[in-house]
Amino acid sequence: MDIIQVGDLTFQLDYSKPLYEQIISQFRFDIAQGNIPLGTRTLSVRDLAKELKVNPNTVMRAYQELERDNLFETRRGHGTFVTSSQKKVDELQRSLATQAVSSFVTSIKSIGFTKDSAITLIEEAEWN
Amino acid sequence: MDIIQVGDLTFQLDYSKPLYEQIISQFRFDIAQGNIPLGTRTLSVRDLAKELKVNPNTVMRAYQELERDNLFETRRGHGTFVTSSQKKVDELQRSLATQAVSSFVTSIKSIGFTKDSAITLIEEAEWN
DNA sequence: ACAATTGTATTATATACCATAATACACTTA
DNA sequence: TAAGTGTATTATGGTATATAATACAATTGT
Repeated sequence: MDIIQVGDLTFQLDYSKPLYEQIISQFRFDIAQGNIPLGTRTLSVRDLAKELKVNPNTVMRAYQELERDNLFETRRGHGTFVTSSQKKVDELQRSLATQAVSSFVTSIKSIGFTKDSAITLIEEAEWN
Repeated sequence: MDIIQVGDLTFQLDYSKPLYEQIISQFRFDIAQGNIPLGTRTLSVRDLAKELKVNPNTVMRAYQELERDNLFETRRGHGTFVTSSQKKVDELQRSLATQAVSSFVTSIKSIGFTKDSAITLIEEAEWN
């Protein structure tokens, strides 16, 4: 479990999931939390790759998916920027939440739990 | 999306996840629901593979993981049986639920949601 | 105009996982 | 002994992930 400080951001990379997915998640989280001001320019593909000790292609893949999600805006020769639109951030947050909920519902149902018992489980869960 | 009836059980296989995982899930679900009486003998590795149009190795992998989970008991030359212990079924159900909850909590937190808002989302979710 | 810095694309290589296929072995029962 | 169990092994192929090296395209600053 590697922990890497990059400016204001903290990246935690391991091999439990693809690296590019972890990079995506951590940007999403930091944007959703306001840890990265909207409109900020990100590190370049090459620079972030260097910091994270990861291949530039891996960072590029993450940036491209974040752009497809409308969280990033990129311009050749110019750089990559976090969107300036709070609305897009909200939209993405909602859609990711919906997805998380629906995958939870699927899996908890698939082991034979009812809605009420599932809610109880969440209420009892630790939330640090 | 292939739907295959095998005796009392219905298998739905697709390519969204590994086949062996889907076989495992569906056995877990049917055992948890009581769709398979405890102590029942399952189809042999070869026979289930034939029914599902899947390689015997794939079924064997599923059976082996289910045995590690204490849901299946196998005896060479004899066959594979669903555990007779309701306690083991309950234990596994609890542990799978814990895992589902914790992975939901992780992902919903990672997009910046609080516990209360997460519970609201679950309450509003469809549960068919 | 030019150099430096951006994002982007391509090709090759290595590894891991998933699935199939064919075959053989080990054990139990009828 | 034959038939039906689970189990193990080896080979092959496809896909996803990650790295590496290289080149191209667009923008900016000097």
